[in-house]
Amino acid sequence: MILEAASFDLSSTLISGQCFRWNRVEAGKWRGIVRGTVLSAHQIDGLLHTAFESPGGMAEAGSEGLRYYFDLEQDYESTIRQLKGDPRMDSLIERCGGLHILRQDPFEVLISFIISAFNNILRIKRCVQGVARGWGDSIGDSGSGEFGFPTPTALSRASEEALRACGLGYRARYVLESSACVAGLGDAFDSLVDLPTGELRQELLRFPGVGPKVVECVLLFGYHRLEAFPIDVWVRRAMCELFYRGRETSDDRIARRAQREFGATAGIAQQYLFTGFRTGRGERTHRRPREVV
DNA sequence: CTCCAGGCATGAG
DNA sequence: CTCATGCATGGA
Repeated sequence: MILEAASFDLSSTLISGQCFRWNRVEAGKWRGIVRGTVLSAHQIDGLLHTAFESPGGMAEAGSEGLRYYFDLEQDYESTIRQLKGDPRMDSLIERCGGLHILRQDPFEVLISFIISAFNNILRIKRCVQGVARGWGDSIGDSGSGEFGFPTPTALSRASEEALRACGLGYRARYVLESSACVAGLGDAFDSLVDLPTGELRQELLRFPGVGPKVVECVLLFGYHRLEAFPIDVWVRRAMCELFYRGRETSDDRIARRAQREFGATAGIAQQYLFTGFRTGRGERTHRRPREVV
């Protein structure tokens, strides 16, 4: 299936640390697990080429489902126009301009970002894959070797020991308890999408392992609340360098500054900051982590 | 060896 | 309320 996606950039989207189940198979070609199916994708100029390697789930949503998942309908251009007034953002826009915020499953995002705490992206991906392999449904007939992300109920039946064996460490307990909470909520969990962002944030903060940083990630990547602004070490560095002359600044101030500078789509700007500094300018102080598998 | 990673929960003051 | 500390794991 071929989609028009002129101002979209597949690779910068998939390496931007918002999803953990996509891997590069060769230059510019990607393979990911999305909503219980295997999806391969590559981009040639403005055309996004996709193919489902398994039936069911997302494959039946057709091109509309894909346009939704890759968020091709959102008007990123207007956000970029707004940011371009600020010379500090120009080089970032040039590098990350086609980066979109994917429409991912809220429960998968919740668990993935609980795992992300005090962790690095390479290990997060391994952990999430282990969780899928252990408690998710096998995709396809038998031997595809790929697994969808588990349901809340399935994951809540894991043992803490088995989760630790996936490399989760002390986060195993949080994953287990949060899964049980979601499973216990049942349909009420699905109804959370109807809440305004402030109330949704309060609800999500009740889950074990979810604090001020993780909750913003879940809002942004799981519920597509584009005003959410996760502040991690990279975004903190970026904001301090660009807006505070390199001086250390509290997350509280940074958050308010971000809302003032970037407004209702601060989360998009945040991804530019994160990706730009993590995969480029951070090399001054850190070697760039080798991209996975 | 040390330092770091998309932080959080907990306890002390 | 704010602040300090422990926490599992593996790559660089």
